[in-house]
Amino acid sequence: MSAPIRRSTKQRAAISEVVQDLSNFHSAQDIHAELAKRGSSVGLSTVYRALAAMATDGDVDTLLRDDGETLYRQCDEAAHHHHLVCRQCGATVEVDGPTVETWTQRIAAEHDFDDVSHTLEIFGRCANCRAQT
Amino acid sequence: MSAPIRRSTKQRAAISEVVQDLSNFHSAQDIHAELAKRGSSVGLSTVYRALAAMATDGDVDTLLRDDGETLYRQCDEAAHHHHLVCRQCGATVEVDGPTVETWTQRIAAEHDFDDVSHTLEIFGRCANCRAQT
DNA sequence: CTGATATTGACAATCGTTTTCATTTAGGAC
DNA sequence: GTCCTAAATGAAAACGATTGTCAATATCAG
Repeated sequence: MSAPIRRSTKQRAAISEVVQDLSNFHSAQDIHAELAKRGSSVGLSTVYRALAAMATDGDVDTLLRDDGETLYRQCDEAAHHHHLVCRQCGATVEVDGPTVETWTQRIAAEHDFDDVSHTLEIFGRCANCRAQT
Repeated sequence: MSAPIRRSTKQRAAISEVVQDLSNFHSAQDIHAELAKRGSSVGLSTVYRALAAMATDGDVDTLLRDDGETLYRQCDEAAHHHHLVCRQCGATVEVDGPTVETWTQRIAAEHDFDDVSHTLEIFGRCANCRAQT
């Protein structure tokens, strides 16, 4: 286990604040830019490190986009859940799927797989964006 | 629409062959290396281009790994399906999930989302790998 | 065969992310 | 407060996968 020691620094505080303010998913670079815009110039490496730490601590959600870029977002619920993301505006709805959880476990069990995890993201177009076409 | 014109070249043939021989998911670079090993030296760019083309034509499956690397695999069934992948050895089982399909559509409908797609991958450890611990 | 154009390949460029390493800083011990 | 040690920072370089460039080549229709 080895409890990871985390010191509280101005940079981490600033990053947390930005992540909380930006409601949807944003890339590390976005967050870095936003920090710069607000005056607090935090190193890009620091942003990456802080976000990675927050992700392992379960303080933020991560989402791997199709092109491989990682997006971060303030985590509303600690529990495992998935996302319904609008392709156009990025609006996100958190959904939890007991159905899916049990389904994946059943599939894994059927094929004698162990130590199972899964990733699931739903992409679509939200009502707003549809209206604007 | 505009039917994409595809010429058949030795390189594409060689790539197809390798993809068919390697049964599981492999990166473009793996495939490039395997080609080199077999004597046919195909340019790396060509491998990427060919795989991208095959993917859009639906001839291969793609899988985005956690670290952002894209893996390709010969597509067994044209239909939409998901994968159960062993973290250690890469063994893959194709699973289709009517449950999941309907679930995602219901979720999307509930939130008034349109034009829905989704990604779902299950990761675990297969019986073989578990035995070898 | 011949011409138009899709394709190739070597290499440079891009882009997100990670590492390096010297410097700074948090936070407990005193 | 002062010291100390390890964590944290930041600038720049390194990295790795992927994409672009562009001249040379190969495919296929006519």
